[in-house]
Amino acid sequence: MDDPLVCVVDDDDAVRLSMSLLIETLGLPVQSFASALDVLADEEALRQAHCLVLDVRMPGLSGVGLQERLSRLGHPLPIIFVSAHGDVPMVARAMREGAFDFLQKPFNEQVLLDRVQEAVQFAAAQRAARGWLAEIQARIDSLTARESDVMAGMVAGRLNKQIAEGLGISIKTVEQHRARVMEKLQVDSLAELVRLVVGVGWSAESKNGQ
Amino acid sequence: MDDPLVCVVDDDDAVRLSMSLLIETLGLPVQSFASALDVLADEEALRQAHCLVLDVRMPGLSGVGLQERLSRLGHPLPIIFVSAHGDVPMVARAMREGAFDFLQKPFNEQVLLDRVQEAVQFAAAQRAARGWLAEIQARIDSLTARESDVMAGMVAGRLNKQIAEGLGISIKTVEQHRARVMEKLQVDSLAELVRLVVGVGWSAESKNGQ
DNA sequence: GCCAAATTTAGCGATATCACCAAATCCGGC
DNA sequence: GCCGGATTTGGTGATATCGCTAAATTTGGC
Repeated sequence: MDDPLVCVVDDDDAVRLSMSLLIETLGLPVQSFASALDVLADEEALRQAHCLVLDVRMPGLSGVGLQERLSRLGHPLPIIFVSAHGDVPMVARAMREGAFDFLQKPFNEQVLLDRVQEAVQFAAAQRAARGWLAEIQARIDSLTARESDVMAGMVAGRLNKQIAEGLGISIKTVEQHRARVMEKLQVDSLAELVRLVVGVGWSAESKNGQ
Repeated sequence: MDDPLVCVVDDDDAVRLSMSLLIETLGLPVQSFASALDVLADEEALRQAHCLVLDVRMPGLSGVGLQERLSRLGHPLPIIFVSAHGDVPMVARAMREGAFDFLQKPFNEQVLLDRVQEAVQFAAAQRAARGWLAEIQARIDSLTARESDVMAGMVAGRLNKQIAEGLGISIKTVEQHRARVMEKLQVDSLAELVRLVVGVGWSAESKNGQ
């Protein structure tokens, strides 16, 4: 369910086919699309996709348009643009927006293969990291409101006494919550907790204030 | 000593002058160079530089060549390329290597100004972050070998007893070092220490092993 | 209204940490 | 050989944390 998939998008049937065949020589599964909208419609493919090989100029939604849509969906996916009509501003814009590369047709086949391989590798690493963050985030989300409050105090380096004072509750209660936080986060030291929590980009803006 | 400086590099005197004058309308100090090598030779300018406006095609060292040199020197500096002869592979390469933008001549003056302003702002933020990291790193470097060992244990979440056991010393010694670590790092809680230390990308590869 | 979960508080004993103190030893440089 | 910093160990008392158990109260949903 997490196999790398390469999606090729080009409105030219011949080009699409030849690129697909070429990339398949890497041993990677390839799915091809005739338009950018077809890609957006295929959620399954988007989930599996580790790399997008995208023609810039296409009828309907352009390659750059698709890039923008995906970006807005918070769907970080390495995109390799391929174009015969690329001009400087277009390339610069695409790259600024995070494109993985921009190749000009006719391109060297080996270059495309190399870039695709790099992109897939990059995406795989990115997915692994994302999965780990999601796991941690899930643990944090499993905390109750009060437990979150206490965790904030712990990460801030406050003593139980100070946390209790800040929340207007007794030290014993804080101890109780503290123990449950450690349990739910599956850590057995404050240091581990802090590393976990700062690792997911936590700061103190979830839903607590004290 | 940390004033933003914009460096303009172009072998064409007229272009160099007009770009310099244009950028100066932003109220930023500008220094212009006729060749890439001149920039590399001016260490003072490189220190002050918050942004490089660089012609790609120049006799001697090219703009891309300069970018590569600076990159190898570990000198992260936002570079805005300006070129009349930009082709797709060149732009893609420059952007992949971290260029801030790539503008084609003749360019819209306002676009250049906007990008320069963004780049300077970016560089300023980057410098601030770098300065902070350097400050923390200096504190960590001021630790003695043994103190570093103990700090590693603290960040790893080990108890003083375990650290002592691992290092083959008494708990009392660990407590002593621990106190000095907190003092030197200027923190007053373990949580703060961990945040500081993981913030500088520390992991356990400095010079300790236990 | 009842049930389940969340929140709250408590006691107790074992451990750990903290903040002082003082001092012996070791090692490299002048 | 002497000096200073680094490393080491010890004492003592106050505080804090940990792990366990137990239970009262509140809250929200069926």
